[in-house]
Amino acid sequence: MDRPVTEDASAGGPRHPPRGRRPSTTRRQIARAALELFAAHGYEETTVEQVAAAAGISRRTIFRYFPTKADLVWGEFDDELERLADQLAAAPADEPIFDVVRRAVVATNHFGAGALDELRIRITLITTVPALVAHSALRYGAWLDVVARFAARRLDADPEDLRARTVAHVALGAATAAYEHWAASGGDDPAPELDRAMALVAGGFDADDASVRS
Amino acid sequence: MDRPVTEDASAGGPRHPPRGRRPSTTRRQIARAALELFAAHGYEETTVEQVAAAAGISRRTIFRYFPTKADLVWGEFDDELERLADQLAAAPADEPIFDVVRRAVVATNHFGAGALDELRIRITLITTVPALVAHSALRYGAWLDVVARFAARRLDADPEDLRARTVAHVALGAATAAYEHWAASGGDDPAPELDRAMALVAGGFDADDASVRS
DNA sequence: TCCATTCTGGCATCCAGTGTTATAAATTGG
DNA sequence: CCAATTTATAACACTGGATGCCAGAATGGA
Repeated sequence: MDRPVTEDASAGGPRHPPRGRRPSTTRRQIARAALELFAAHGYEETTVEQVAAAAGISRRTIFRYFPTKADLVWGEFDDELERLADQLAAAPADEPIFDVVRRAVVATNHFGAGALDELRIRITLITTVPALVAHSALRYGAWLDVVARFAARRLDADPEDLRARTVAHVALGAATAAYEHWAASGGDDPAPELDRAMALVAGGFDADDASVRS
Repeated sequence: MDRPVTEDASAGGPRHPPRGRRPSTTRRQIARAALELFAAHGYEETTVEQVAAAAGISRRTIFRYFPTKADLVWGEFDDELERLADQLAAAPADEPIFDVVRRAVVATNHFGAGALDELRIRITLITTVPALVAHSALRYGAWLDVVARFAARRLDADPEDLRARTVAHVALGAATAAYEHWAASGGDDPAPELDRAMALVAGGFDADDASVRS
Protein backbone atom coordinates (compact mmCIF):
# COMPACT_ATOMS: atom_id res chain seq x y z
CA MET A 1 0.00 0.00 0.00
CA ASP A 2 2.61 2.52 1.04
CA ARG A 3 5.11 3.15 -1.69
CA PRO A 4 8.30 1.15 -1.51
CA VAL A 5 10.78 4.03 -1.14
CA THR A 6 13.77 1.87 -2.18
CA GLU A 7 13.85 0.06 1.18
CA ASP A 8 17.36 1.12 2.17
CA ALA A 9 17.61 -0.24 5.67
CA SER A 10 21.40 -0.17 5.78
CA ALA A 11 23.28 2.42 7.80
CA GLY A 12 23.33 5.13 5.17
CA GLY A 13 24.92 8.51 4.89
CA PRO A 14 23.04 11.80 5.13
CA ARG A 15 19.39 11.26 4.20
CA HIS A 16 18.85 13.32 1.12
CA PRO A 17 15.34 12.63 -0.06
CA PRO A 18 15.71 10.71 -3.34
CA ARG A 19 15.65 12.94 -6.38
CA GLY A 20 13.46 11.78 -9.26
CA ARG A 21 10.45 9.55 -9.62
CA ARG A 22 10.30 6.77 -7.05
CA PRO A 23 10.55 3.14 -8.10
CA SER A 24 7.11 1.64 -8.43
CA THR A 25 8.21 -1.68 -6.90
CA THR A 26 11.18 -3.48 -5.34
CA ARG A 27 13.46 -6.32 -6.31
CA ARG A 28 12.00 -8.27 -3.47
CA GLN A 29 8.44 -7.90 -4.68
CA ILE A 30 9.31 -8.85 -8.23
CA ALA A 31 11.32 -11.87 -7.16
CA ARG A 32 8.52 -13.02 -4.93
CA ALA A 33 5.95 -12.80 -7.70
CA ALA A 34 8.28 -14.65 -10.04
CA LEU A 35 9.01 -17.42 -7.56
CA GLU A 36 5.32 -18.03 -6.99
CA LEU A 37 4.69 -18.38 -10.70
CA PHE A 38 7.73 -20.61 -11.18
CA ALA A 39 6.69 -22.86 -8.32
CA ALA A 40 3.09 -23.06 -9.54
CA HIS A 41 3.53 -23.46 -13.29
CA GLY A 42 7.21 -24.21 -13.83
CA TYR A 43 10.14 -22.03 -14.81
CA GLU A 44 10.21 -22.67 -18.55
CA GLU A 45 6.44 -22.48 -18.78
CA THR A 46 6.40 -19.00 -17.26
CA THR A 47 7.33 -16.09 -19.51
CA VAL A 48 8.90 -12.88 -18.29
CA GLU A 49 5.82 -11.18 -19.64
CA GLN A 50 3.70 -13.10 -17.15
CA VAL A 51 6.01 -12.23 -14.28
CA ALA A 52 5.74 -8.60 -15.28
CA ALA A 53 1.98 -8.79 -15.31
CA ALA A 54 1.93 -10.42 -11.87
CA ALA A 55 4.22 -7.73 -10.51
CA GLY A 56 2.19 -4.98 -12.11
CA ILE A 57 5.01 -3.58 -14.22
CA SER A 58 6.16 -3.86 -17.79
CA ARG A 59 8.39 -6.55 -19.24
CA ARG A 60 11.11 -4.04 -19.94
CA THR A 61 11.18 -2.95 -16.31
CA ILE A 62 11.81 -6.50 -15.12
CA PHE A 63 15.08 -6.41 -17.01
CA ARG A 64 16.07 -3.19 -15.28
CA TYR A 65 15.79 -4.89 -11.91
CA PHE A 66 17.22 -8.26 -12.98
CA PRO A 67 19.70 -8.82 -15.80
CA THR A 68 18.25 -12.21 -16.76
CA LYS A 69 15.18 -14.29 -16.09
CA ALA A 70 17.34 -16.77 -14.15
CA ASP A 71 18.46 -14.07 -11.73
CA LEU A 72 14.88 -13.77 -10.52
CA VAL A 73 15.46 -17.02 -8.64
CA TRP A 74 18.70 -16.02 -6.93
CA GLY A 75 17.42 -13.30 -4.65
CA GLU A 76 20.08 -11.45 -2.73
CA PHE A 77 22.93 -13.83 -3.40
CA ASP A 78 25.47 -11.02 -3.49
CA ASP A 79 24.78 -10.19 0.13
CA GLU A 80 25.46 -13.75 1.13
CA LEU A 81 28.76 -13.58 -0.71
CA GLU A 82 29.82 -10.61 1.38
CA ARG A 83 29.00 -12.45 4.58
CA LEU A 84 31.06 -15.39 3.39
CA ALA A 85 34.03 -13.16 2.62
CA ASP A 86 33.78 -11.59 6.07
CA GLN A 87 33.64 -14.97 7.76
CA LEU A 88 36.73 -16.12 5.91
CA ALA A 89 38.67 -12.97 6.67
CA ALA A 90 37.86 -13.14 10.37
CA ALA A 91 39.20 -16.68 10.87
CA PRO A 92 42.27 -17.24 13.08
CA ALA A 93 45.45 -17.41 11.05
CA ASP A 94 46.49 -20.81 12.36
CA GLU A 95 43.27 -22.61 11.48
CA PRO A 96 43.76 -24.94 8.48
CA ILE A 97 42.47 -23.55 5.22
CA PHE A 98 39.77 -26.07 4.52
CA ASP A 99 38.54 -26.01 8.10
CA VAL A 100 38.01 -22.29 7.80
CA VAL A 101 36.12 -22.67 4.55
CA ARG A 102 34.03 -25.41 6.07
CA ARG A 103 33.11 -23.34 9.10
CA ALA A 104 32.40 -20.25 7.02
CA VAL A 105 30.17 -22.06 4.55
CA VAL A 106 28.18 -23.72 7.29
CA ALA A 107 27.91 -20.48 9.26
CA THR A 108 26.55 -18.52 6.31
CA ASN A 109 23.90 -21.14 5.63
CA HIS A 110 21.77 -21.16 8.72
CA PHE A 111 18.17 -20.30 8.05
CA GLY A 112 15.22 -19.75 10.29
CA ALA A 113 12.21 -22.00 9.86
CA GLY A 114 10.35 -19.16 8.19
CA ALA A 115 12.78 -18.85 5.32
CA LEU A 116 13.14 -22.58 4.71
CA ASP A 117 10.16 -23.02 2.41
CA GLU A 118 11.26 -20.32 0.04
CA LEU A 119 14.83 -21.57 0.16
CA ARG A 120 13.75 -25.06 -0.77
CA ILE A 121 11.79 -23.79 -3.76
CA ARG A 122 14.82 -21.80 -4.89
CA ILE A 123 17.28 -24.65 -4.50
CA THR A 124 14.96 -27.17 -6.10
CA LEU A 125 14.57 -24.93 -9.12
CA ILE A 126 18.28 -24.22 -9.33
CA THR A 127 19.28 -27.86 -9.10
CA THR A 128 16.62 -29.31 -11.42
CA VAL A 129 15.68 -26.84 -14.16
CA PRO A 130 18.34 -27.11 -16.88
CA ALA A 131 18.38 -23.42 -17.70
CA LEU A 132 18.94 -22.63 -14.02
CA VAL A 133 21.55 -25.34 -13.52
CA ALA A 134 23.42 -23.71 -16.36
CA HIS A 135 23.04 -20.22 -15.00
CA SER A 136 24.23 -21.28 -11.58
CA ALA A 137 27.72 -21.77 -12.98
CA LEU A 138 27.84 -18.03 -13.58
CA ARG A 139 26.71 -17.07 -10.11
CA TYR A 140 29.10 -19.54 -8.53
CA GLY A 141 31.95 -17.88 -10.39
CA ALA A 142 31.90 -15.03 -7.89
CA TRP A 143 31.68 -17.50 -5.02
CA LEU A 144 34.76 -19.30 -6.34
CA ASP A 145 36.67 -16.04 -6.53
CA VAL A 146 35.92 -15.22 -2.91
CA VAL A 147 37.10 -18.58 -1.62
CA ALA A 148 40.08 -18.75 -3.96
CA ARG A 149 41.26 -15.31 -2.89
CA PHE A 150 41.11 -16.35 0.73
CA ALA A 151 43.03 -19.56 0.03
CA ALA A 152 45.60 -17.64 -2.00
CA ARG A 153 46.20 -15.26 0.89
CA ARG A 154 46.73 -18.18 3.24
CA LEU A 155 49.08 -19.92 0.81
CA ASP A 156 50.89 -16.66 0.10
CA ALA A 157 50.19 -17.35 -3.55
CA ASP A 158 48.59 -15.83 -6.59
CA PRO A 159 44.75 -15.92 -6.72
CA GLU A 160 45.12 -18.01 -9.86
CA ASP A 161 47.31 -20.55 -8.08
CA LEU A 162 46.20 -24.10 -8.82
CA ARG A 163 46.03 -25.02 -5.14
CA ALA A 164 43.92 -21.98 -4.28
CA ARG A 165 41.54 -22.53 -7.19
CA THR A 166 41.29 -26.21 -6.34
CA VAL A 167 40.34 -25.48 -2.76
CA ALA A 168 37.58 -23.20 -4.03
CA HIS A 169 36.27 -25.55 -6.69
CA VAL A 170 36.30 -28.51 -4.34
CA ALA A 171 34.51 -26.59 -1.61
CA LEU A 172 31.90 -25.52 -4.13
CA GLY A 173 31.50 -29.10 -5.26
CA ALA A 174 30.89 -30.31 -1.74
CA ALA A 175 28.44 -27.49 -1.07
CA THR A 176 26.59 -28.19 -4.30
CA ALA A 177 26.30 -31.87 -3.50
CA ALA A 178 24.98 -31.03 -0.06
CA TYR A 179 22.38 -28.57 -1.32
CA GLU A 180 21.28 -30.87 -4.10
CA HIS A 181 20.82 -33.64 -1.57
CA TRP A 182 19.05 -31.42 0.91
CA ALA A 183 16.55 -30.15 -1.65
CA ALA A 184 15.76 -33.65 -2.90
CA SER A 185 15.36 -35.29 0.50
CA GLY A 186 13.13 -33.12 2.59
CA GLY A 187 15.48 -32.27 5.43
CA ASP A 188 15.16 -29.32 7.74
CA ASP A 189 18.20 -27.07 7.96
CA PRO A 190 20.74 -27.54 5.17
CA ALA A 191 23.67 -26.72 7.45
CA PRO A 192 24.22 -30.30 8.70
CA GLU A 193 24.33 -31.65 5.17
CA LEU A 194 26.87 -29.01 4.27
CA ASP A 195 29.01 -29.84 7.24
CA ARG A 196 28.90 -33.52 6.47
CA ALA A 197 29.90 -33.07 2.83
CA MET A 198 32.74 -30.76 3.75
CA ALA A 199 33.88 -33.19 6.44
CA LEU A 200 34.16 -35.92 3.84
CA VAL A 201 36.54 -33.77 1.85
CA ALA A 202 38.56 -32.69 4.84
CA GLY A 203 39.02 -36.36 5.65
CA GLY A 204 40.31 -37.07 2.17
CA PHE A 205 37.48 -39.56 1.57
CA ASP A 206 39.25 -41.99 3.83
CA ALA A 207 36.98 -45.01 3.98
CA ASP A 208 38.21 -45.86 7.47
CA ASP A 209 37.28 -42.47 8.77
CA ALA A 210 34.18 -42.61 10.94
CA SER A 211 32.87 -39.39 9.41
CA VAL A 212 32.44 -41.14 6.09
CA ARG A 213 30.44 -43.97 7.51
CA SER A 214 28.19 -41.97 9.75
CA MET B 1 35.46 -34.54 -52.13
CA ASP B 2 33.99 -37.96 -51.44
CA ARG B 3 30.66 -37.88 -49.76
CA PRO B 4 30.79 -38.29 -45.99
CA VAL B 5 28.65 -41.43 -45.74
CA THR B 6 27.95 -40.95 -42.03
CA GLU B 7 31.50 -42.01 -41.06
CA ASP B 8 30.54 -45.04 -39.02
CA ALA B 9 33.91 -46.58 -38.35
CA SER B 10 32.71 -48.62 -35.39
CA ALA B 11 32.29 -52.37 -35.62
CA GLY B 12 28.77 -52.42 -36.95
CA GLY B 13 26.21 -55.05 -37.66
CA PRO B 14 25.28 -56.24 -41.15
CA ARG B 15 26.09 -53.51 -43.66
CA HIS B 16 22.80 -52.57 -45.20
CA PRO B 17 23.45 -49.77 -47.62
CA PRO B 18 21.87 -46.68 -46.06
CA ARG B 19 18.35 -46.10 -47.21
CA GLY B 20 17.41 -42.49 -47.95
CA ARG B 21 19.28 -39.36 -48.89
CA ARG B 22 22.81 -39.24 -47.55
CA PRO B 23 23.85 -36.54 -45.07
CA SER B 24 25.52 -33.67 -46.82
CA THR B 25 28.09 -33.20 -44.07
CA THR B 26 29.26 -34.57 -40.70
CA ARG B 27 29.20 -33.40 -37.10
CA ARG B 28 32.96 -33.25 -37.23
CA GLN B 29 33.02 -30.92 -40.23
CA ILE B 30 30.43 -28.59 -38.76
CA ALA B 31 32.15 -28.46 -35.38
CA ARG B 32 35.47 -27.72 -37.03
CA ALA B 33 34.04 -24.84 -39.05
CA ALA B 34 32.38 -23.47 -35.94
CA LEU B 35 35.50 -23.71 -33.81
CA GLU B 36 37.52 -21.80 -36.39
CA LEU B 37 35.01 -18.99 -36.47
CA PHE B 38 34.73 -18.89 -32.67
CA ALA B 39 38.51 -18.77 -32.30
CA ALA B 40 38.88 -16.10 -34.95
CA HIS B 41 36.01 -13.75 -34.14
CA GLY B 42 34.71 -14.82 -30.75
CA TYR B 43 31.81 -17.00 -29.70
CA GLU B 44 29.18 -14.36 -29.05
CA GLU B 45 30.18 -12.43 -32.14
CA THR B 46 29.59 -15.45 -34.37
CA THR B 47 26.00 -16.27 -35.28
CA VAL B 48 24.76 -19.74 -36.04
CA GLU B 49 23.85 -18.36 -39.44
CA GLN B 50 27.54 -17.69 -40.11
CA VAL B 51 28.55 -21.16 -38.97
CA ALA B 52 25.98 -22.60 -41.31
CA ALA B 53 27.34 -20.57 -44.21
CA ALA B 54 30.90 -21.68 -43.44
CA ALA B 55 29.79 -25.31 -43.31
CA GLY B 56 27.79 -24.94 -46.50
CA ILE B 57 24.45 -25.89 -45.00
CA SER B 58 21.42 -24.08 -43.69
CA ARG B 59 20.92 -22.70 -40.23
CA ARG B 60 18.11 -25.14 -39.63
CA THR B 61 20.35 -28.10 -40.39
CA ILE B 62 22.91 -27.01 -37.82
CA PHE B 63 20.29 -27.51 -35.14
CA ARG B 64 19.65 -31.02 -36.42
CA TYR B 65 23.27 -31.96 -35.81
CA PHE B 66 23.71 -30.02 -32.56
CA PRO B 67 20.94 -29.23 -30.10
CA THR B 68 22.42 -25.86 -29.13
CA LYS B 69 25.08 -23.44 -30.33
CA ALA B 70 27.14 -24.24 -27.24
CA ASP B 71 27.29 -27.92 -28.12
CA LEU B 72 29.30 -27.03 -31.21
CA VAL B 73 32.25 -26.50 -28.88
CA TRP B 74 31.99 -29.79 -27.04
CA GLY B 75 32.83 -32.19 -29.82
CA GLU B 76 32.48 -35.85 -28.94
CA PHE B 77 32.21 -35.43 -25.21
CA ASP B 78 29.85 -38.37 -24.89
CA ASP B 79 32.51 -40.75 -26.17
CA GLU B 80 34.89 -39.54 -23.50
CA LEU B 81 32.24 -40.20 -20.90
CA GLU B 82 32.00 -43.82 -21.97
CA ARG B 83 35.74 -44.25 -21.69
CA LEU B 84 35.63 -42.80 -18.19
CA ALA B 85 32.86 -45.19 -17.17
CA ASP B 86 34.87 -48.13 -18.52
CA GLN B 87 37.98 -47.04 -16.66
CA LEU B 88 36.06 -46.78 -13.41
CA ALA B 89 34.39 -50.14 -13.83
CA ALA B 90 37.68 -51.88 -14.56
CA ALA B 91 39.42 -50.72 -11.39
CA PRO B 92 40.42 -53.30 -8.76
CA ALA B 93 37.84 -53.62 -6.04
CA ASP B 94 40.23 -52.89 -3.20
CA GLU B 95 41.57 -49.61 -4.59
CA PRO B 96 40.24 -46.63 -2.60
CA ILE B 97 37.38 -44.80 -4.30
CA PHE B 98 39.02 -41.48 -4.83
CA ASP B 99 42.25 -43.07 -6.05
CA VAL B 100 40.27 -44.86 -8.73
CA VAL B 101 38.56 -41.68 -9.82
CA ARG B 102 41.85 -39.87 -9.87
CA ARG B 103 43.51 -42.51 -12.04
CA ALA B 104 40.54 -42.76 -14.38
CA VAL B 105 40.26 -39.02 -14.89
CA VAL B 106 43.95 -38.67 -15.58
CA ALA B 107 43.94 -41.69 -17.90
CA THR B 108 41.06 -40.40 -20.00
CA ASN B 109 42.78 -37.05 -20.45
CA HIS B 110 45.95 -37.85 -22.30
CA PHE B 111 46.20 -36.13 -25.63
CA GLY B 112 48.69 -36.33 -28.42
CA ALA B 113 50.53 -33.17 -29.41
CA GLY B 114 48.38 -32.95 -32.52
CA ALA B 115 45.13 -32.62 -30.64
CA LEU B 116 46.42 -30.18 -28.03
CA ASP B 117 45.87 -26.98 -30.01
CA GLU B 118 42.23 -27.72 -30.64
CA LEU B 119 41.76 -28.86 -27.05
CA ARG B 120 43.19 -25.62 -25.74
CA ILE B 121 40.85 -23.58 -27.90
CA ARG B 122 37.91 -25.61 -26.66
CA ILE B 123 38.84 -25.38 -22.99
CA THR B 124 39.67 -21.71 -23.21
CA LEU B 125 36.27 -20.99 -24.73
CA ILE B 126 34.47 -23.18 -22.21
CA THR B 127 36.19 -21.62 -19.21
CA THR B 128 36.00 -17.97 -20.30
CA VAL B 129 32.89 -17.31 -22.40
CA PRO B 130 29.99 -16.85 -19.97
CA ALA B 131 27.44 -18.61 -22.15
CA LEU B 132 29.75 -21.61 -22.39
CA VAL B 133 30.65 -21.59 -18.71
CA ALA B 134 26.93 -21.80 -18.06
CA HIS B 135 26.33 -24.54 -20.58
CA SER B 136 29.18 -26.61 -19.18
CA ALA B 137 27.14 -27.24 -16.04
CA LEU B 138 24.69 -29.19 -18.19
CA ARG B 139 27.32 -31.33 -19.87
CA TYR B 140 29.01 -32.02 -16.55
CA GLY B 141 25.74 -33.32 -15.22
CA ALA B 142 26.25 -36.56 -17.14
CA TRP B 143 29.86 -36.71 -15.95
CA LEU B 144 28.70 -36.37 -12.35
CA ASP B 145 26.23 -39.19 -12.81
CA VAL B 146 28.92 -41.54 -14.11
CA VAL B 147 31.26 -40.89 -11.20
CA ALA B 148 28.49 -40.87 -8.62
CA ARG B 149 27.15 -44.21 -9.84
CA PHE B 150 30.61 -45.71 -9.51
CA ALA B 151 31.04 -44.34 -6.02
CA ALA B 152 27.60 -45.56 -5.04
CA ARG B 153 28.43 -49.09 -6.16
CA ARG B 154 31.59 -49.02 -4.10
CA LEU B 155 29.78 -47.68 -1.06
CA ASP B 156 26.94 -50.13 -1.58
CA ALA B 157 24.66 -47.14 -1.52
CA ASP B 158 22.02 -45.38 -3.55
CA PRO B 159 23.26 -43.30 -6.50
CA GLU B 160 21.75 -40.28 -4.75
CA ASP B 161 23.70 -40.96 -1.56
CA LEU B 162 25.31 -37.80 -0.25
CA ARG B 163 28.74 -39.42 -0.03
CA ALA B 164 28.60 -40.69 -3.60
CA ARG B 165 27.40 -37.38 -4.98
CA THR B 166 30.02 -35.53 -2.96
CA VAL B 167 32.80 -37.68 -4.37
CA ALA B 168 31.58 -36.88 -7.86
CA HIS B 169 31.12 -33.16 -7.32
CA VAL B 170 34.46 -32.82 -5.62
CA ALA B 171 36.26 -34.74 -8.36
CA LEU B 172 34.60 -32.52 -10.92
CA GLY B 173 35.68 -29.46 -8.98
CA ALA B 174 39.27 -30.56 -8.92
CA ALA B 175 39.21 -31.41 -12.62
CA THR B 176 37.64 -28.08 -13.47
CA ALA B 177 40.26 -26.20 -11.50
CA ALA B 178 42.99 -28.14 -13.26
CA TYR B 179 41.63 -27.54 -16.73
CA GLU B 180 40.99 -23.89 -16.04
CA HIS B 181 44.56 -23.52 -14.86
CA TRP B 182 45.98 -25.48 -17.77
CA ALA B 183 44.15 -23.40 -20.36
CA ALA B 184 45.23 -20.13 -18.79
CA SER B 185 48.90 -21.00 -18.30
CA GLY B 186 50.18 -22.47 -21.51
CA GLY B 187 51.21 -25.91 -20.32
CA ASP B 188 51.59 -28.95 -22.48
CA ASP B 189 49.58 -32.00 -21.46
CA PRO B 190 46.75 -31.30 -19.01
CA ALA B 191 47.15 -34.66 -17.30
CA PRO B 192 49.78 -33.55 -14.76
CA GLU B 193 47.64 -30.63 -13.66
CA LEU B 194 44.71 -32.97 -13.22
CA ASP B 195 46.76 -35.36 -11.17
CA ARG B 196 48.07 -32.62 -8.97
CA ALA B 197 44.65 -31.17 -8.27
CA MET B 198 43.21 -34.59 -7.48
CA ALA B 199 46.19 -35.34 -5.24
CA LEU B 200 45.44 -32.24 -3.21
CA VAL B 201 41.96 -33.53 -2.54
CA ALA B 202 43.10 -37.06 -1.75
CA GLY B 203 45.44 -35.56 0.82
CA GLY B 204 42.61 -33.66 2.44
CA PHE B 205 44.37 -30.35 1.78
CA ASP B 206 46.79 -31.17 4.55
CA ALA B 207 49.22 -28.25 4.58
CA ASP B 208 52.00 -30.47 5.91
CA ASP B 209 51.64 -32.84 3.00
CA ALA B 210 54.45 -32.46 0.53
CA SER B 211 52.04 -32.82 -2.37
CA VAL B 212 50.44 -29.55 -1.45
CA ARG B 213 53.70 -27.65 -1.37
CA SER B 214 55.27 -29.11 -4.48
C1' DT C 1 8.35 -46.11 -62.81
C1' DC C 2 6.32 -45.60 -58.37
C1' DC C 3 7.14 -45.78 -53.53
C1' DA C 4 9.19 -45.50 -49.04
C1' DT C 5 12.89 -43.43 -46.54
C1' DT C 6 16.08 -39.96 -45.08
C1' DC C 7 17.92 -35.58 -45.14
C1' DT C 8 17.69 -30.65 -46.25
C1' DG C 9 15.91 -25.79 -46.83
C1' DG C 10 12.71 -22.29 -46.06
C1' DC C 11 9.24 -20.32 -43.46
C1' DA C 12 6.79 -18.98 -39.36
C1' DT C 13 6.83 -18.53 -34.58
C1' DC C 14 8.25 -18.04 -29.67
C1' DC C 15 10.88 -15.95 -26.26
C1' DA C 16 14.93 -13.78 -23.85
C1' DG C 17 17.53 -9.80 -24.01
C1' DT C 18 18.91 -4.84 -25.64
C1' DG C 19 18.67 -0.07 -27.43
C1' DT C 20 15.85 3.96 -28.06
C1' DT C 21 12.54 7.34 -27.21
C1' DA C 22 8.73 9.53 -25.08
C1' DT C 23 6.40 10.30 -20.89
C1' DA C 24 5.24 10.16 -15.93
C1' DA C 25 6.49 11.38 -11.23
C1' DA C 26 9.38 13.32 -8.14
C1' DT C 27 12.77 17.17 -6.05
C1' DT C 28 15.02 21.68 -6.31
C1' DG C 29 15.20 26.42 -7.13
C1' DG C 30 13.03 30.60 -8.40
C1' DC D 1 2.93 27.99 -8.22
C1' DC D 2 5.92 27.33 -12.15
C1' DA D 3 10.01 25.73 -14.65
C1' DA D 4 14.12 22.90 -14.84
C1' DT D 5 16.20 18.72 -13.57
C1' DT D 6 16.38 14.01 -12.32
C1' DT D 7 14.87 9.32 -12.06
C1' DA D 8 11.70 5.50 -13.34
C1' DT D 9 8.59 3.50 -16.39
C1' DA D 10 6.19 2.09 -20.74
C1' DA D 11 6.05 1.17 -25.48
C1' DC D 12 8.21 -0.10 -29.55
C1' DA D 13 11.57 -2.17 -32.59
C1' DC D 14 15.08 -5.37 -33.27
C1' DT D 15 18.52 -9.32 -32.75
C1' DG D 16 19.46 -14.06 -32.25
C1' DG D 17 18.83 -18.76 -30.45
C1' DA D 18 15.64 -22.41 -30.66
C1' DT D 19 11.48 -25.16 -32.41
C1' DG D 20 7.62 -26.85 -35.35
C1' DC D 21 6.02 -27.67 -39.87
C1' DC D 22 6.03 -28.75 -44.58
C1' DA D 23 7.62 -29.10 -49.22
C1' DG D 24 11.22 -30.86 -51.96
C1' DA D 25 15.63 -33.27 -52.97
C1' DA D 26 18.21 -37.49 -53.00
C1' DT D 27 18.72 -42.25 -52.38
C1' DG D 28 17.45 -47.47 -52.50
C1' DG D 29 14.01 -50.99 -53.39
C1' DA D 30 9.84 -53.21 -55.60
